[in-house]
Amino acid sequence: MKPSPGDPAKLKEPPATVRGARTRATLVQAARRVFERDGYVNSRLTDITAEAHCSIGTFYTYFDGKDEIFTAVLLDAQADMMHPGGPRLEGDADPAEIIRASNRAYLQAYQRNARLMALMEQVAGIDENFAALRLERAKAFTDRNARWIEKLQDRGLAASDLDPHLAASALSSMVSRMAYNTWVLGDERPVDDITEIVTQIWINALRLE
Amino acid sequence: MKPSPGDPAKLKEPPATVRGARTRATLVQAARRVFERDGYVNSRLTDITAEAHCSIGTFYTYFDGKDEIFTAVLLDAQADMMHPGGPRLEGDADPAEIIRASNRAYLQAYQRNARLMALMEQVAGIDENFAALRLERAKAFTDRNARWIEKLQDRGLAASDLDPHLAASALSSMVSRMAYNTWVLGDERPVDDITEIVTQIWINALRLE
Amino acid sequence: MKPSPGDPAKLKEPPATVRGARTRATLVQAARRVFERDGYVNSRLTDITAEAHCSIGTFYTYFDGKDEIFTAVLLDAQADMMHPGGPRLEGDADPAEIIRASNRAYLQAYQRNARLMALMEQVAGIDENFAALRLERAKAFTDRNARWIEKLQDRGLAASDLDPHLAASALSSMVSRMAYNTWVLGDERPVDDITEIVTQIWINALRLE
Amino acid sequence: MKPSPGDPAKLKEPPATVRGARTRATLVQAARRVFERDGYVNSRLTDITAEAHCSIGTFYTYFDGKDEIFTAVLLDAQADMMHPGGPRLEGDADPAEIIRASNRAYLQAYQRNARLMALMEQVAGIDENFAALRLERAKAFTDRNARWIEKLQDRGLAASDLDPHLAASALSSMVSRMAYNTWVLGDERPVDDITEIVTQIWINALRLE
DNA sequence: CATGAATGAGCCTTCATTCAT
DNA sequence: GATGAATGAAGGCTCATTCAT
Repeated sequence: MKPSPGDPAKLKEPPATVRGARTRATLVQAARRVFERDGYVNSRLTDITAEAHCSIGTFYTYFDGKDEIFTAVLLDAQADMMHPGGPRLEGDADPAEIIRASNRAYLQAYQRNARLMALMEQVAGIDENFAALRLERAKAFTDRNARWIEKLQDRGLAASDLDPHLAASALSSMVSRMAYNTWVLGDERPVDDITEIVTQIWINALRLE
Repeated sequence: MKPSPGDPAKLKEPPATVRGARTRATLVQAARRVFERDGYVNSRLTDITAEAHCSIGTFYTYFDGKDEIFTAVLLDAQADMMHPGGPRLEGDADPAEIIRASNRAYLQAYQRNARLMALMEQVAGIDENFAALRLERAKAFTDRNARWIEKLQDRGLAASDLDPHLAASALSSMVSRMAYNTWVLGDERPVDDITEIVTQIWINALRLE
Repeated sequence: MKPSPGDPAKLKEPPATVRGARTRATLVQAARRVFERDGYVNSRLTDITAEAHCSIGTFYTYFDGKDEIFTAVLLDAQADMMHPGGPRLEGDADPAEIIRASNRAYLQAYQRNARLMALMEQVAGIDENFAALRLERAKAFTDRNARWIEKLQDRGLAASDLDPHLAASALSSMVSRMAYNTWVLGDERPVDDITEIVTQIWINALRLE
Repeated sequence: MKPSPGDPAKLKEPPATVRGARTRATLVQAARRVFERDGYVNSRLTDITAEAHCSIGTFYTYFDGKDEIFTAVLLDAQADMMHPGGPRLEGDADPAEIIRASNRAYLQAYQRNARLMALMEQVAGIDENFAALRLERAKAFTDRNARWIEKLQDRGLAASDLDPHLAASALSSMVSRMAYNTWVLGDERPVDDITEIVTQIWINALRLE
């Protein structure tokens, strides 16, 4: 059985030498550039090796194929993609402000990594293993938001008739889809406008004071 | 220059004979089945002709390639995909009920055509011409909703501090993305739950009443 | 699971047109020439298509790979390889003469098809499916000889203390191995000398008379 | 011109240090295991170095390629392969018993080294230099038997109408081919049965008293 | 109109071999 | 002596596209 992409366990063992590690890193960076430029489907291994100024043989020293290196790109990009992660209740900050701040942080991160996000969506649409990976990550993100909403409800600050999980899921979907429309599909709109409208809807939806 | 897919104008002229029309229709139906089954990227022309029980030569009598027939599939499917189109203000019906009804209609239509919708997303992620087409359609849909929101605001039934266009865009994004998560990515949830939460958020967001 | 070579059932369906059948036949003949010239291991598909004056694409129209066409070569060559099949008791012919005649027939057939026989041995040494095929055919041949020996024993014409099956197996092995040494490994010796010695040993071994 | 494999003269000069000799020996043993496990054709140099727990660079310190190390394996294995070498007339022992004993010794040795024998046959079928080597060794073996038969004929103990060389060749072929069928091709039969039948045929063929 | 054989560019993948460290 | 990263020629296979029948 083919191992599922996205699983770090299946990567080839890391290079033994410093030089090897450098070459591998060069390949991953080159692959990210190529994937972002040409898309996953339209890129060839030779494009990646040309970008990395190495031979195709070298590629196979470190990766077993295109999905292997794509997984590596994803892993490598994780720290970068790590946006604030949604509203966090810090001290007694105004919930509305928390929402605004985290939406802004998310949208800015999305904008910075727009090509990568487009890539993830594309691959999720093609390879079901990556689709599962994508869904799993979205869930983790939504869960955090759901727990935060629940706390607000407990403290009487948010409408209690909303299912926290469904609400978090719907509102998170809204934000990510707006980001996708704007920076992937190219429906150009100022980041501030997007931030304001989604924040407003979050606030209204939860009926914050 | 390669003609843009999705543009009906560039399709080959329609078959002159009845038999030709039938063969062409058979091909389009076969293509839809194959695309929905295997995805756009993973399907080959020979899969389509095999499904249509005709030769590859016949395919080229009617279409110039894979994106040509995909355009034809999309055109052919439009009537089918045509959901009610969002809230419509009919007479003096309760706005909340209109929202609920049109969300339900949309979600049910999405569920019925889930494989096709997945396909459209996939192709939009691969071919920028289809991405443009996809965006354009979403816009038409959003515009209708925006006008409807505007009318509610004019009549004092909805919060007036929301930009009707941005609000319509955000709320429509939310609904379509929830549908995508549920029936394409496989995050199984009852259609009624989805309908309720998105309806609730629409209502709250607009501060109906 | 990979289908076993030598199994006619797994071949691609025969070409629908006369032209196709001709091309396929050309390929099989070309493949036989190439295999006999370069051996199975050292021949490449492009050698075969060059010899057949067609493209590599055409090859894949009719065969799935090298072992596929090798199976076809074997099938095609069967009639040719079909030697008399060992001693046949016809009427009241002298058993010694029957042995001599069938050994001569076998050795001459081997000599004519020496390159093909070498090929079969080579492939049997590499691919265990072909090894099984080879063993099976040898068995069929040996079985016939065993039955014939048994009849001689029943009629009191051959030594009765020999196990007919083992004797047939050993004596057949001797003949085929001598042929192999002579025409495959190149231990040049006149066919008549080989015929005489193996016939003599058959006769002595069975203690005819 | 490529030097002929099998020729000990062309091997790289032996390692100068003790450590070098050990490394080389480890490689040869590893190569034998790998060749016997995967066959000559299907084994790669990296398999051998992995088995020997050394690097590919080290391999090239001692050998020039696959056939080089195969030659070394053969040389290394000679002592091991050395079976009694066929009938030997010792004192006034009963010739029939000598035949039986040496056939048994040969067959047992073959059984013990079956994988190696299979390997030799395989390589002889692929590389003509090894084919020549193989034939040469068989000849040396056959020659000994021929001389022994000649002595029996001189002493009036064996049929004098048989050409001793051809007879030795045919009978030796029979024994080795039976061994091949049994332990290489997998036509399972008890070693005792094989010993008995080939011995019986030797005896009958030579018309020993 | 329908057919399907023929094509070959293009891509993936393997692995023997070299060489700087 | 030992290492293993780097190389790229070589070969396998796919599939969109053409065209003679």
